Amino acid sequence: MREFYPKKGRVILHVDMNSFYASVEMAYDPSLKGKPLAIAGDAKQRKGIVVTCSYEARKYGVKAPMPIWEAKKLCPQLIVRKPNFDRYRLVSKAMFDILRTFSMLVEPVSIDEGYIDITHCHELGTPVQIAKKIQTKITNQLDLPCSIGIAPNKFLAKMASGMKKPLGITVLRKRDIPSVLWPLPVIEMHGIGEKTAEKLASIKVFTIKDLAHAHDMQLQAAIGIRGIQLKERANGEDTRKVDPEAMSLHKSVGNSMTLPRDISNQAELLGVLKKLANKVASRLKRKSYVTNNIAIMIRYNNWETVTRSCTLPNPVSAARDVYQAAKTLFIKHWNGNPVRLLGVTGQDVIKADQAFEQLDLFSYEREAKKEPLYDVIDEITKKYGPSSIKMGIDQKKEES
DNA sequence: TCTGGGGTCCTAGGACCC
DNA sequence: TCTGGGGTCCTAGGACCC
Repeated sequence: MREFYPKKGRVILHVDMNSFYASVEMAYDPSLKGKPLAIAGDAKQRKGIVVTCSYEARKYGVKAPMPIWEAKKLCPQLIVRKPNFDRYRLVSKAMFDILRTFSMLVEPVSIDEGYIDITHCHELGTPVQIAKKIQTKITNQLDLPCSIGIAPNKFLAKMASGMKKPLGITVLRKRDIPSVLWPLPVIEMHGIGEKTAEKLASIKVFTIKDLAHAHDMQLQAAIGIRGIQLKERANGEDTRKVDPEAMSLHKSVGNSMTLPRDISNQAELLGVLKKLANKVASRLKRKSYVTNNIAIMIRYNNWETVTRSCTLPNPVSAARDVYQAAKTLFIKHWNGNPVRLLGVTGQDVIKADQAFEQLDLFSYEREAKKEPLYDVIDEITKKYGPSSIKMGIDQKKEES
């Protein structure tokens, strides 16, 4: 086989950890290796959903997200372990550190997958050699399997990494598209789910080839403007860059919880809301974010789900302020029916220092006090009332 | 003893302004 | 004498992904 080594154009890898949570548990407890294993929450707390499962379990048809009882029906000898998210975060960090020993152009996409741009890594070998080195290093150091896709862009690399699992390395060149990509049903495409596939079927688009050749007008009528972009992807075109910063800047920070049982008591629900608000606030502060908008989510016991949000007069990160907004929304919009799930999210979050660049009239106080920015916001709000900062902006506008 | 929890992006409609 | 249209902000919901 000829090595894939273009003189021009990019070389992007997509690294995808195989059944990540289950594999981490197997690395920690080798007696689990080779057995059907599912990672799932506590069924008594109504969190009994398979989050990930080993390939041995998948042979029986077990997959995420499936209730444990259903998984056990398919595979009676299934071993079920609770998730250790802190452990997964640590291992994930170690995995990305390994990737960064090859190239600093690493973009994490989620806890268990990411892209690396190795266009300029000639000295490390050919792309396939580099992929093998990465796979070996991750296996040796972390005892974890991964699959790697090699392609000229992100979309093709992502599609390629999914083609051989576990422990595969797949090259997907532009010229391979008609034979490898196009025969696949359209739902196999990253970005196309059940609903979109149904809509595409209504205009006789069933395979990725159909999509690649579809008429723009028809496509747009069926699934909107996104259709044009998906068609480009189906033709192997994707100019998105590998951006190491992409994941570090959040747009929202939220926590939600399915309650152990349905609750109709307002005081009890507000207690849960407060805990969620505290979690959101502490995560915001840990990452030096402030939020301009608070949203709540209420899922009733009949599965009806509503979200309600409000934009705040000034950015906040204090638990008190997050809770106050969430509580107001909840009392206004809860219809009194039994609740299954509650959620609180800070939407439109920005870095605290950016919030202050926007409010630079307070920069002197900030300098003088040497305090974390969000504390200064809290304090000003406390002292002068919730709309003081907003008023500050408006005055500033009038002056200029 | 059905149906988790963390996100992102897109759309559509209404309010409001000019 | 009665009504256009663009732009922005905000909210709610849906689709999708891991």
